[in-house]
Amino acid sequence: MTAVDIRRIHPLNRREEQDGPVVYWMSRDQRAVDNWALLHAQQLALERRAPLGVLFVLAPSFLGATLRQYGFLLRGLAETAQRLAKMNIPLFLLRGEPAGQLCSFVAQNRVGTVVTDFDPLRVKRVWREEAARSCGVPFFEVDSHNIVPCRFVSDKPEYGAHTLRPKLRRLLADFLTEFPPLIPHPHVWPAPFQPLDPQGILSDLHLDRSASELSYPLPGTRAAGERLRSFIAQGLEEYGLRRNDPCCDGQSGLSPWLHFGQLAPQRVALETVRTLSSSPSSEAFLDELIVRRELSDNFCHHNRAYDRLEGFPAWALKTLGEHRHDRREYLYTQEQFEHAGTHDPLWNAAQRSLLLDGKMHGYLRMYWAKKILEWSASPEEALAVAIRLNDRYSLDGRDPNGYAGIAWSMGGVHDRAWGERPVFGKIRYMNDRGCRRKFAVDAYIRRWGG
DNA sequence: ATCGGCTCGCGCAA
DNA sequence: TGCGCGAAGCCGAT
Repeated sequence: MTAVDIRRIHPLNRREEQDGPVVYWMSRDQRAVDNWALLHAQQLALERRAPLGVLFVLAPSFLGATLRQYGFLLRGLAETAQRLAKMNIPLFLLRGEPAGQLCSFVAQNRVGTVVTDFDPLRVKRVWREEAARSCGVPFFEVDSHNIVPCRFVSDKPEYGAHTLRPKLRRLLADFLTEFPPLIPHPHVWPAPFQPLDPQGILSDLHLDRSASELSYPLPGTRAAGERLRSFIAQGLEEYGLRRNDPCCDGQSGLSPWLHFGQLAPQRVALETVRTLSSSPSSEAFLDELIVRRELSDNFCHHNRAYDRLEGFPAWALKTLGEHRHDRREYLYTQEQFEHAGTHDPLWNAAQRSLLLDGKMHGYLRMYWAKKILEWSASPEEALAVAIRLNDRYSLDGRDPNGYAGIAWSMGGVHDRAWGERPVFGKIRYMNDRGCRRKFAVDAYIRRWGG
């Protein structure tokens, strides 16, 4: 019997089965619990009576990640290593070019099989394909991030949430199941290994230190679980009412842990359904958690240009092109945006929340991105600025959610055309009057020191 | 306060 | 081929 649904598993090569330890190359899903890729690796190791190890390769630079994000990653990973050690599973942390490091590790330790997790970002795809080609052992990818596996739910770029939603719904009963436990691994890894020292690694890395570490949220699976419990106990019932008000803490706040895979989306969904199975609030939350998040993976997986203008739909490219030379009422450089130096106190407040808190409220993210489009010299420049700022300061930067959200705001991705106006063309417009109708804009500005 | 128009294209019914 | 409708809206008329 295999613990993991076969539809979650994607072979990345066709190598023959071999003896030797099984390695889980951990990348996106940095947790010891509720992790289908790790569970599948353990299953293979048990069948072969082989040791099981986890490998994490820290790339020297990753899409402009800063100390803020490396700190969250490494401190969370140290907790994951402790949890794994209790199960007789070592976690090895290597540094360097990931595919090369993995292949050396496989050769040195006579590894027989590699399992890895799923990530639709281009750089991860390149690493995975390179490793699967050159390591000389069977190589499996297990989608441990999506509740319904991304490759299985749809084989094309979905037009919008409304086309993906019914496909997810049909399959949810199959996939939204309880996780089996990881068990203490009976076959001990032959060589000694060292505990992970996040502070030492952080001091040693050549990092962009301009975005500092934050005192909150705390990294790691334990802190994620505490936030999940408090959100379900205190925030879920009111979620439908409060989620679009940036002045109150109405969103779940789970995205940093979800992004680093320290918390499984499937765990969040299971606990939500268990607590509040059908209400407008839980429906709205599950739609955000499942449909929109998995739509972002679908977008990045099927659209190689997810972070470039060419990734926008044809009607959006056409209309943005027609308004390329429209006069901009305000025009800012990346530095002005970065330092929250625009004329608009609401925009500046949103940017300051990103700088100081490492996050921005979901509703304001749309306004923030659309104004960057409105006040930049070109759509290309606007897209690059928004992605850079999000990737650099947000704890959930470099996530498919971020790329899809910005492409929605600036490029009509998963959206429709609306009334034509300067600069935007037919891209949906937003202004601060709309915000004022919805929440206490001035209170929000005061809170962020406007 | 509420309503319709703006505008594109998918997916389904016919 | 026609029709309903969509990830968060805006605007002007009533």
